[in-house]
Amino acid sequence: MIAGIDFLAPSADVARRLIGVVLLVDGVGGRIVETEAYDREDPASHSHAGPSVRNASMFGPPGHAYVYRSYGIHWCLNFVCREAGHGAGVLIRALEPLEGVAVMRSRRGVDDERLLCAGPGRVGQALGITREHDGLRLDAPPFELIAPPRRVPVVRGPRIGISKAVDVPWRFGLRGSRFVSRPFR
DNA sequence: CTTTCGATGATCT
DNA sequence: GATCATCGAAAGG
Repeated sequence: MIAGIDFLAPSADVARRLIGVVLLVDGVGGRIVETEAYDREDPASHSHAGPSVRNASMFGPPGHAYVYRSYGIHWCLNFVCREAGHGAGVLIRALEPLEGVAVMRSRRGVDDERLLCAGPGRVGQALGITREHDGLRLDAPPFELIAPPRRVPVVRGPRIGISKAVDVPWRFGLRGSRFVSRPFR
């Protein structure tokens, strides 16, 4: 259990429960307001075709990070779920900035707080995520996860930016948050 | 508000 | 050679 979440659970359960959790990397970050679940049996998942060099962390132990390079430009952060070897994870898609806002502004080169962490590539840039973070455990520095004090209202819908399994409703968000990458319907 | 397109590099066929 | 769990700028309504 990390921040009250059992990472052995199916990725959709973990994705839903991560909404409202505060994520910090070296003390910088905010509240998770948008996630997406991926699984081995899921054609849209990096793990679908089995283990490879890139997705090795996804087949590692749960409660660790899986970091990949997106479109040759961005670093995207995932949390590994299920038992080691299964190949499931949750993509962190957006945060509500809380800690180290000035640092995130400077890393992003953007003023608008709303655009600091609204999207997986932006989250990676704002938190300073790189290949170095791939495979690291989430319950030790530089990572810190803090459970929300109360239950939080969650909305769900289809995932973004994929071409397979486009109707699977495995995108989760904090209801009413203005910090999501795109509105929920 | 919407759509389109280029950047950029690892991965896979 | 094609595809990509993206972003930002540009152009059009």
